[in-house]
Amino acid sequence: MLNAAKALGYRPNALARSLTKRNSHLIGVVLGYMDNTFYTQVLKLLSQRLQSEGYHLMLFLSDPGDVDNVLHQILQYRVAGILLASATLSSDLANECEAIGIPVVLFNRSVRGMPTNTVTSDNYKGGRLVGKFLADCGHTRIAYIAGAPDSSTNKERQAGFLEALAEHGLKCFAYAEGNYQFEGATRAARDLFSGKRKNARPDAVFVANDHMALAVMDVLRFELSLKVPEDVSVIGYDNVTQAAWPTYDLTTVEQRASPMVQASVDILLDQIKNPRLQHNHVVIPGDLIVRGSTRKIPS
Amino acid sequence: MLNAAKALGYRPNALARSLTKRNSHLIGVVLGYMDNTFYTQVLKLLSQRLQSEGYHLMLFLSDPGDVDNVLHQILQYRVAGILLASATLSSDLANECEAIGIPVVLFNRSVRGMPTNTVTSDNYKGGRLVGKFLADCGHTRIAYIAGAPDSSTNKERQAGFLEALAEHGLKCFAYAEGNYQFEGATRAARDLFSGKRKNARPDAVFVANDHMALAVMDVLRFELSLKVPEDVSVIGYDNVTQAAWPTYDLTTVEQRASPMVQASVDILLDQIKNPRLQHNHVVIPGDLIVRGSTRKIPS
DNA sequence: ATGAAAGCGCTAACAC
DNA sequence: GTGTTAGCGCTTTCAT
Repeated sequence: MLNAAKALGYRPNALARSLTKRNSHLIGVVLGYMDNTFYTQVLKLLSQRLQSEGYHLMLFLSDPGDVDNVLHQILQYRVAGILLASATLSSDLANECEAIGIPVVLFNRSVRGMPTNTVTSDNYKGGRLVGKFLADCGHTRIAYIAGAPDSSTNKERQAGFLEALAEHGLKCFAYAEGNYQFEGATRAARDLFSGKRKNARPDAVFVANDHMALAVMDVLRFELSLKVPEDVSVIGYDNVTQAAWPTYDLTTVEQRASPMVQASVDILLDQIKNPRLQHNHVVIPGDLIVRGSTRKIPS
Repeated sequence: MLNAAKALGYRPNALARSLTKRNSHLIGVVLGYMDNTFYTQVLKLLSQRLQSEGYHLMLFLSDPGDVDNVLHQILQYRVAGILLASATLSSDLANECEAIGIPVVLFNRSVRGMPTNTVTSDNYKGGRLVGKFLADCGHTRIAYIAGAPDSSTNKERQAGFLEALAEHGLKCFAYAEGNYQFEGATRAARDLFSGKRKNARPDAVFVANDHMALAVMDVLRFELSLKVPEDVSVIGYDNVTQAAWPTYDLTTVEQRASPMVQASVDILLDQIKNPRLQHNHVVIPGDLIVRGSTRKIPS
């Protein structure tokens, strides 16, 4: 019977089924950017997990300003849930999703008062770890290269970092913005380090993510002939694959994609099955991974 | 009127529309692997282009053996077209798509006798460029680290490479397989270079893609303390972003994602509008990009 | 022009 | 259990 159907070339129509069952088994995923390899890792895990749960992934790469527009398109497909990574939506739209009963999770971004779930790493704590570590290493001129200044990840990492410095009687020695872009970080590194004599330049720099930290190391070493970590310690955030490569050997704070994705999908599937009013806010801790890009200054 | 509808929270149902119009405006994209950043670039371009054409992207990451399974799921959503990147399907399924009238393009892979469109770079020519260049540089012990041995990209690059070598009276000095994996390439590099005295080891190596070439350079420099290019020239394929980073400064053959994606989407949209029997086979040329990882031997 | 009816391919509800 | 019917939300056709 089933074989007969198959022989006749029968293929159930998922669209029609979605229409009657009122569940498309589609998950809308919008990515703010993909240059950072952390997100390609996320995408891979997400795809695998959704696949194994019988859900399918509609992917949208979207500029920050364009998210709401993209969301409207997603909603027309009657997606069962939405995941926004490195992106946020207007509270209007969040409320709309809430009203329709479509669960949404903000991945790696959290916004106060937004009626959504959030899954993030412990950015504040991570920032603290970095500040404490650099101070403990004996650094005194510690700089910060920020990501996108308004992003929650940047704000929290920065806040934790500054606070830890303050507890050691230190202030941030220099500041620049890289906007989470490779080129932005390149410029920021030049600003902070070029043409400065030894005591006028930072002896350590915390870069808000690994993607930028790699760019910073390249500028330091190849443009400015500064040694890492002898002349300047550098430390990143995310623990992307490349951070472990010997060329970089970058000290960093891990952001564990796997449990983060796990939690996100769990929330989504759970709320698809039993609609809730409650929202979850999952925070996944991550350790400091000490590698060779930082040094301890003998006291 | 439209405003009234909007005020009432009306939202057209794309699923229902797809059902009647018999066009879901969905494109199924299956990626064989994403470790290679070339494919994240492809994905980005693909997403942008499809978005601007009013199409939407269903993404599947699939192991080579699982493609057919995944394809069946895709077909149930009545996708308007399918793009397989770094993956192939069984000819049974290709015929089935053909019969249903769903256009499919094989991206960066070509299989003889498959009733599909293909879009690739000129891998054979690229291989030739590499072989000729290395020979012209005066290298005599030239090795090859292969990608997945059965993939069309690998076979063509290798064929062109060997042929160019032959024309210069050279044979391939050593061979290993990296399977397009980072770890595979790491092992391959160890096999070919470790514990060998100068004249027993290659003085140049062509690695079948950049992703692996980066791994090879790391092993050479950090594990084996060999200098690139002084001790060995290395050359990759793809011209991914990282190849241009000063740490690597890798000589490579460019594979131009943008025109390749362009052509793929053009084909898909064209064949969605006017179903054809004819299949296209687009080959995008790419130049050799000479950087600092290769040297000319004084004669 | 505006409106009613039929149908896309499926599932759920109700019959028999 | 097997069969029939209604309806998911839309578009297209045909009537008014």
